[in-house]
Parts: sequence; C-alpha cells; structure tokens
Amino acid sequence: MATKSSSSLPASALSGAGGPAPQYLKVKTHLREGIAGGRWRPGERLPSEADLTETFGVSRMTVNRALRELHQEGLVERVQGVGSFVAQLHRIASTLTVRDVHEEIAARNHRHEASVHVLETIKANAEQAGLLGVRTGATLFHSVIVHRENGVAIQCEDRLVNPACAPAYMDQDFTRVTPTHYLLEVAPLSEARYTIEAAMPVALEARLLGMPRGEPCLVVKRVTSSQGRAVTAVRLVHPASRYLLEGSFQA
Amino acid sequence: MATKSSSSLPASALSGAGGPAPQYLKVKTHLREGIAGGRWRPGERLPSEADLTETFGVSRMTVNRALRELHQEGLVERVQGVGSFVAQLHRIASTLTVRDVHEEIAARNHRHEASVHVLETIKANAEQAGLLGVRTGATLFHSVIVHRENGVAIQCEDRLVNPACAPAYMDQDFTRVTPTHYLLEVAPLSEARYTIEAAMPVALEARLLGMPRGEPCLVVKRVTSSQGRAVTAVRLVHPASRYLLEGSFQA
DNA sequence: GGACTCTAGTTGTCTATACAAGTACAGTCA
DNA sequence: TGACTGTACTTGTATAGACAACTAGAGTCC
Repeated sequence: MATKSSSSLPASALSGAGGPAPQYLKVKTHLREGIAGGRWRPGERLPSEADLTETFGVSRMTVNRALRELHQEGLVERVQGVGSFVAQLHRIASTLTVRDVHEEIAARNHRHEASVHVLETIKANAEQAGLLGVRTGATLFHSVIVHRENGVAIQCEDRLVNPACAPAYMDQDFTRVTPTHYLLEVAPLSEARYTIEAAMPVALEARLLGMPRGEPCLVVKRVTSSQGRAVTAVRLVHPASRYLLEGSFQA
Repeated sequence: MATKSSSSLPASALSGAGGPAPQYLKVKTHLREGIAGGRWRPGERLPSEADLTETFGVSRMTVNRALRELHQEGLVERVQGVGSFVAQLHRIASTLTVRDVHEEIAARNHRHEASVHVLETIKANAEQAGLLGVRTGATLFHSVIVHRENGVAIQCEDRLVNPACAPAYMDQDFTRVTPTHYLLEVAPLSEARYTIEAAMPVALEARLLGMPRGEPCLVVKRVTSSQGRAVTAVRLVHPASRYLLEGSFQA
C-alpha cells in the first residue's frame, strides 16, 4: 500500500517553463500558483471564464477545461450562474492507493515471499456471514498468509472468501500468486470499503509476524465487492515498526 | 480526518436511469459498468473514440471527455496513437481527505472542545530543525492541544510552528480556533507531506488522552508548506479505540 | 534479412459557436 | 412595500471541424 499525490503535473507545467505546454495547462498552472501563493484567498472569486479567455487569448473551452479540472481536484468550487471560487482548503486531500502487497514489494526491487499458514473451509459465524452477506452457517474459504519482504514479515493477511465468487480458491498456490491478484482475475473489482486503524495483534498474528510483546500494528480491513456481491473480506496486519502509509498533497 | 470515494456520481448516472443525464456521463457510465461487470478485463482494449462516437451518436469531444475523466480517475489507461485500455485494478484508490478536527467533529453534529496544555517558545533541536528546514537553535513555537468530541479526548495535537510564517501564533486562543484553521488563514497551503502509522503513545500523550495502559494509537505526522517554505510540523495522536480512518472505492 | 517509407488509425489539443440553466440585480408595476 | 419581469452575466454541455503527435503495420528498396 502506498499513497501518491492527487495532482500530478508534467514537469513542464510546474515552474512556469511556458514552453511547449498545452494552453489549458498554462491556465491551470496560473490559477494554481495564484491560489498557492495567496493571490486569491479561500472563498474568494476567481476570474470568470470570459476574463481568462481574454487574458490568455484562448478559447472558452480551453479555459473551461482548466477550471473544470481544478474543480475535480478540489481546488476550486464552481457555481453555475455565479462564478468560480477558491475552495476552502481546510482539507488536505490526496489519493490513497492500496496495491497488492506483491507489487508493492516488487516496486521497491525487494524480494517477496509468502507462506500459507491456514487454508481451510469453514462454516460462517454470524459476524463473518454479516461481512460477506451470506447466511450464518454458509460455507466459506479461509486463509492466513504471511508476506515477507527480503525475509522480514511485514503483513499477515487473514482472508475470508465467498465460494460462489471464487470456487477454485482452495486450489491456488498462494506462495506464487497472491490472493488479491487471483481474486481480481476471477471477479472484476467494482467496490471496496476499508478501514485503517491501530490495534494490538492477536496472539497468532504476533507469533506469525515475529513481533516483540507490546508492539502495535497498523490494521487495514477491507471488504471487496464485484457486481454488488461481496467477494472477500480481509484483515491485513502490519507491524508498526516495519510499515507505514505515506503520501503528499500538492497545491 | 475522513475519506470519501474518489468517484462521485450523480444518482441519475448510476443505475442507467438514462433520463436527463448529460451525454458524456452516459458514455462514462456505460464504460464504467462494462469494466465493473467484466465486459472488458484489465489490460483489454476499449472501443476507440471513433467507435463510441458512432455508438452513442455524439461528437468526439463528448466521448473524449468521458474517456479523459475515466483516465483521471485511474480506471482507464490511454496511449496516444494506440488506444484506450482498462487499467490494471490491482490498486484500490480513493481520496483520503484530512480535515480540520473541528470541522470533522462539527460535521457529526457533535460538540468540540480543545484544551491547551503547552504553548511555549523553544529552541529547535536538530530533529525539529530538520523537519522545518531551519537551523538548529532557531526559535520555534510549540503547542500541545487535546481535542475532545462530546467530552471524549480523541486527538492530541503536538505542533511546531515556524515563527517566520506565523509570528502571531502565540497570541491566539486555541480553545476557540484550531491551530490548523489559524495557520491556513495566515499562510496559504501549497504542499503537505504526511505519514500514517501505529504507535504507542508517549507518557504525556497517554495521560492527556486518558488512555488505558497498553492501548496503541493511530498517529498522523504531517509537515505543511506554503510557497516552498515549511510552516508547521504536527503529530496527531488518536487512541485506537476511539478513532479510525475509513473510506470506499467505487468502480 | 534489414532499413526505410508510407499510411491508416488513435489519442491530444484547440477553436468558434451554440444553446441550456442558473444567479444577481436593476427596473417596473400593482 | 412587495411581487414580478427583464437583462446581463456566469457556468454546463454539446457540436463540427481542424491539426498535431504518436503507433503499428504493410509495403518497398537495397
């Protein structure tokens, strides 16, 4: 898992190097820098599309694109019939990207290993049934897998799978393909809900992760759905000393 | 702090209620549902703009907008000269929004109280100086404030402020206006870097938050810059039992 | 075989224009 | 005064057309 900035700019548009940058980017950059620099304060009104059309000598559609994208990025509020305004920047927004742990480790050019500690068929208790939207007592697949980066355990993945969505789940070799990867192949992702919290590991997790007593964990819980049906629920436990989320916000 | 879905759709565009929805949204919804439903698999090629122009009987610019926005949302990859493709959905992305704690509590219709426990001028040690990009021994402002929601402590805010950016910081009444709010008034926000991790509270924090022994915290660290200059560095400590981040991803 | 050229197809950008929909405000009328 | 109307301005959407930039593949030449 990692985060990245929500606003990705071509380098050419960043430092006013007004060379071969598209016109709409010049307008965007002009407004963005004006906002970041305090030229327009939060809540204040920006030049209208007509103004900017004249200032930059471009068509209204070009200006419109610049303002529309700044709006999508949350930097600008627009009111039909009234004008465009600098958004209240009391919120720092960035895109949080949850990636497959294998990809994440590979992106760091590190070695990924996985060991399967549980792979079983169970009957859903009430809580598990509620998570996946099946009836209590229904058959579920259950796996517990530890992921290592260069030999160090960084994630314990405790997963429940709805057999109706991935009947061949139990036949996979999860030391070679991660459950996340396999499930995305089998069921197209359409929705996910997740929480991020701090917690102490349960005894099994602490043992599998080789954690010292008293060290907390960063826990991500996620339920993933495909076409309105819950496919899988997972609890990802990361030792605090070996894992954190980071991100940045720009402009 | 809270999260929200990255893709916000008008209700009219969600369930194919093809009534008075803009054309570009119809195209977007068609593609989005096709991707979520598995009609086009990750990596697979989507219809070209020309194809969609014909299919929907709209102009190319309209189709272009639909595809461009899906690209901005991370659902579609586009290659000039080649075509548009379904993105590899191994990443679940949503916008993480860090709001002012006062706003967040107010949004829940709860009561917010703040108590100031430290408000002092200090000389920067090496670590603090590095965070804010000042020299060791430079004067900094330091505050420790506890925020309560309906009387329950949910956040301990330990903050360093660069006096050059907010000279009147020490004169504010932080039981009435949060430091975040004040600083955003004084210095326009242009960049922020943050990390999210699990940790045990230090003794002072545990005492101020009234936490039982052994309970971990969700810790957000953030450095905020304005016009390239670091304004403030903050450590936000939240008891695990009273605080979590949540979010959702759609389509 | 290998290098080169040409071409069809694709996305990226931009323009000029048009109409719809909404707001704000001045002016008018009863 | 109060309600209504008209107008100017703003944003939202859509079109038809144009050219640029790029890719992949077929074809040609040596």
